[in-house]
Amino acid sequence: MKDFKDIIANAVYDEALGLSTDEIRDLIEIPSDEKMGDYAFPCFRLAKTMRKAPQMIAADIADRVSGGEFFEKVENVNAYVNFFIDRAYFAGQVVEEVNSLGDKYGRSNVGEGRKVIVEYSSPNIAKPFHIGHIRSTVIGNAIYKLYDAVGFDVTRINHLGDYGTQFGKMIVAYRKWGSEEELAQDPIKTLLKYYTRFHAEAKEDPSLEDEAREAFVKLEAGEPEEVALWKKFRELSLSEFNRVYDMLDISFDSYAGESFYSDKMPRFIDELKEKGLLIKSEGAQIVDLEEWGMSPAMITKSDGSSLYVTRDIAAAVYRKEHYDFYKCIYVVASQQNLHFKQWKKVLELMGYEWQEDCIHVPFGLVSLSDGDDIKMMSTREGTVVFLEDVLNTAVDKTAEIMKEKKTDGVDIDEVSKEVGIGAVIFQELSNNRIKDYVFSWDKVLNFDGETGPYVQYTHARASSVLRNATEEELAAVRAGGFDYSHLSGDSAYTLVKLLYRVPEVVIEAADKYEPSILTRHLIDIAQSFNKFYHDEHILVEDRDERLAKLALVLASRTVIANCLGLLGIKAPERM
RNA sequence: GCGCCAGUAGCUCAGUGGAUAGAGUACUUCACUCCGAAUGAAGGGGCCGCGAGUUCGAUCCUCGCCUGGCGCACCA
Repeated sequence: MKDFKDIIANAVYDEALGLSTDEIRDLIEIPSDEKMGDYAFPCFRLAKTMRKAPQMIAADIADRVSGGEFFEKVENVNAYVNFFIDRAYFAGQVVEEVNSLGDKYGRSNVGEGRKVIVEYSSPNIAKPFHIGHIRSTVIGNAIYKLYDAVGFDVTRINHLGDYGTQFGKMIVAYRKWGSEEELAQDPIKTLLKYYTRFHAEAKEDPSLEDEAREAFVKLEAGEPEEVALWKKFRELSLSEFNRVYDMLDISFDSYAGESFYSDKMPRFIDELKEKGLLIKSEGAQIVDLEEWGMSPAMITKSDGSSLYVTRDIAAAVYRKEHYDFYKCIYVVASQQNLHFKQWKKVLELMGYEWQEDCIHVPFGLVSLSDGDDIKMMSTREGTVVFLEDVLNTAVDKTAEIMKEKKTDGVDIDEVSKEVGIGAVIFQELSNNRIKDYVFSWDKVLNFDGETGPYVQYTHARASSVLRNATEEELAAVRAGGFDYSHLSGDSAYTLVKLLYRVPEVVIEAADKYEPSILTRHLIDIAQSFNKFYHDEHILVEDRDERLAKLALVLASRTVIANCLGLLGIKAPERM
């Protein structure tokens, strides 16, 4: 398909302007108002070098390029040259491209098969999978799909939080108050109960904390009793997590979590010593980062056991050696910004230049509203909303709505899952990931307006229109070659332009690690489709017009399904 | 105290160094004999946190301040 910015840049180019075609291309904008054309070239920058009023430069350019074969009109307004592309030609190009590529439309190969790792979800074993975990899980999954779509070879890692002092606590708590039967019944909630009780009692009796640290030291030393308990907790938790991952249709290539690196750390502690980076301080070993305005990175505790940064260093080097990644993306909450800064600095000091390819992709906090108060969810205090409950409630609500709508011939069980869970995922991906938000049942269960169900509804509606076409017509639609001037009405044309931009939007979303860019574009497409649907009758008598319009409907449905897929959301044909 | 992030319509949020700052929601109306009303259309609603600076031009960049969130040594 033709790149219209290139066409315009080539047309505008003139030696006297003193700009290369690439520089011109970068200046080209899409006007805020469609009445001002499809593309615009602002001439403010040229005023200085050409010593001429920008309005006059724009007028000259407009005179020179008007009449080009791809333009309906080239117009000068103030300091802008506005380009109106030949609508029928443009629509034909776009619609036929989408319909011939099908589910490949939107994909590209800017990645050229290079290796990328995405680390996401990474819940803590033996703790509940709550609504706060959805962000890393869903954003990470979308980033994986985006990178895959633009041609990278992506490995998904669930860096399980399956190690650390918390397991010392859990072991101590289980020994004191635990029961096998209770644990088997509802593992996570039971473990949470023990964990919460541990913290309550530790407030009264601080010696429990020492006991927990001791238990972790034993675990790290490989004491069979501690290891056996830890393994039990890990297995029980994983099978629970997998239930949620199944609901979300998310999977991983590796579950190598923190424990995986437990025997890989001594090497780096030695290396830090050799490089003279390690300092003893109050019994612990640290890397001093004061010079860079950061608190020290703690490598070992005074009891000799390891810490977060230590394990992350081991993990990073292991991954570099094992996968030789081009980029390693960490989808982890913004609360850990400092940790990642410290960790990258330590890697840099160790001489690992590839630390620049390790990218922390942070996201904002989810908190809970407690009357007038807003507070963080706390596993310790037991104030959490379980993700599984949220998903199930969304599915139930969807099923209720579907029953009201009397949708006959639709598998409510199946589709309510696709729509309810899709709604939760969509909402998670619709705002900039850095924004904090307060969890609200009203919001997560609202299906009107800019929501997942709205986009899915649009997809179902387009599917429904296509069901009204005959097999023969659909074959003709796929073959193309109509008079696309039937698609030059304002609402059809707006839709065409949005479909055209999808591949570059996918690249931008991947480039910025920001799925919401695609989500927003998808909302625009859905709105635009619905407007087109209302403005124009599709199944008209005239065969050529009918087929041209069906071709646009098919292209729209394809694009919506592709984009939903990239976000990890299903696209049901009926709902 | 120091560091990082955020501040745009009543609420939830998009947005770009450039043309008249946009959606959704809420509220008031209108449109199903018609391809799916989980839809579309109309209306009002804005010192783009405050103050300086850079620029032909700043909601956007720089600095200062205010407000809120998060983080800052033996948790992860």
